[in-house]
Amino acid sequence: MSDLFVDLDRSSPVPLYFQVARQIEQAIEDGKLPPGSRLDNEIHLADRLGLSRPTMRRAIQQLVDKGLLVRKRGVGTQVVHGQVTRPVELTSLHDDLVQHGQAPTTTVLLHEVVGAGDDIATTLTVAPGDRVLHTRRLRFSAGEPLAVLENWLPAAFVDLSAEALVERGLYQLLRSRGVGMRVARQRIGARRGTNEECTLLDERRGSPLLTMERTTHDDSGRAVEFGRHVYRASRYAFEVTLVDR
Amino acid sequence: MSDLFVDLDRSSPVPLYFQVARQIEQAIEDGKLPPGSRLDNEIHLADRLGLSRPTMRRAIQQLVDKGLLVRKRGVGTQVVHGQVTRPVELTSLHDDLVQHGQAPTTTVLLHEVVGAGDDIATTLTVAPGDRVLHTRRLRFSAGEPLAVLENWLPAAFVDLSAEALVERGLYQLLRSRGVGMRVARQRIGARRGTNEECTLLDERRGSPLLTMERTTHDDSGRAVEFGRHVYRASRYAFEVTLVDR
DNA sequence: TAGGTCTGTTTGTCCTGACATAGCTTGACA
DNA sequence: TGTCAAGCTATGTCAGGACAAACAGACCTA
Repeated sequence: MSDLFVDLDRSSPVPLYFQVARQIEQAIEDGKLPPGSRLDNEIHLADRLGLSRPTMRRAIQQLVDKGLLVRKRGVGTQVVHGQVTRPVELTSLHDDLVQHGQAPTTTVLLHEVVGAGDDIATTLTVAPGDRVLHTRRLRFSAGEPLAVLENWLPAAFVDLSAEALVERGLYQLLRSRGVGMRVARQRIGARRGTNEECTLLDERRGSPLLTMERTTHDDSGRAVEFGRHVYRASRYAFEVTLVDR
Repeated sequence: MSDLFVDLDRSSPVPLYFQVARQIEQAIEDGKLPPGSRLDNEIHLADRLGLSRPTMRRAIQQLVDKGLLVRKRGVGTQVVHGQVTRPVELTSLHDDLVQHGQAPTTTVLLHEVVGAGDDIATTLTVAPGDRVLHTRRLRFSAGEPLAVLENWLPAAFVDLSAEALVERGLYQLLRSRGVGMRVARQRIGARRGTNEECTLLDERRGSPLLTMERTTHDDSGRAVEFGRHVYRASRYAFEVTLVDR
């Protein structure tokens, strides 16, 4: 539609295509672009905003990748029907909770530097026996236990203190060290909790738990973290958006 | 590296960037580009293949999105370390199993046309009371029960026969009708199975099950399917690849 | 030796221009 | 009146060029 106001700041370090995408996304969230409504065609939009067509395309493509828009050649671009759920980004549980207005707290159950076993060495691509940091934490949200987080990190991070982990969450700590996390592979499953896990999580013995194994790689392709987490199924679920291109 | 052979067919309807991406991906799978190895820079690659830089960039970007490559400005493009796991695409369980060499079979437990209740009407964006197809199927793999699949489809598909569902899987059927599925939103959780579910799935009473709710939208943004599935946690898990850009 | 600075490399962003192709509409023709 | 073809519209693909910014390593200085 034409009542789509977009403010562009060409002196900002934020890329133009990103500024545009962000503001269209906002318009969708605010209901200014209701589900099913059609956007102007790329050419007109680009023209109206004083942008080139490739830049405009890139902004739109970003929202298509996010699952907010859908395009069909010869027809146009439309807003997807259905509720507004925000797709999972590459964040940690800590960041997730903070963003949803929660104030997560953490207890460190274990914090030790050990030699890497064969399996951990393989997934972290380090030599067996190399020093790795092994932590186990209990994460609370709204005063209730939510998950047991067990993580292994390669030698470069063995100096991370237990106190820091209580304060800031693993991903925030890594980011503040200049680690640029790019790719994460997750495997999500379920199983009955062990007696210890159920006790920690305040669940009845034998309760079903949601499990997640994750390996995260930085922008050099190196593994920076391997995690084995269990969540209370009664209080947590993963949301994923898949897009076909 | 320079021993990367790429055959281009400019008369093919397959886009050039896709041909390139596919062949680089193949080289990675074949081990010709081992984890951690660096690709030539975009300019040289584009030059060598007789392509423009944008086209070359697009091919590389596609693999970055898939989590196979990682790039860093001023440094270059590298192959991600770690095992080759295929990321989840927008497919159904049936397609997934077939692709892994399994021969899934299906039993239809329920197949009826009913009026949409309020919740189903909302998620499918149809009017309450509209006719929808409601099915419940038991999916086997390698002779063992694997999942109970409950689905609702809007009025346009109420004529899908139970026999067709046994033969071909839901997504294949939809595709053969010209439905272009684009976006799916999934919610993955866990819970204890009901007695009926455990009986169907040949699990002990009260076993933990993996649950998935999914709404799929076509290229017009309309919902074409809502599913509520439960999987045997002992025999199935979801794999997801997240990429940060 | 330790520190910062410069420089080359590589990706990131943005532009203009062109043609191809899929979907829909409209109109001509049988 | 029905059907097929032509044309219009919007997105898809591709080229080539320009400048900006981040990074790593060499170099130079204190």
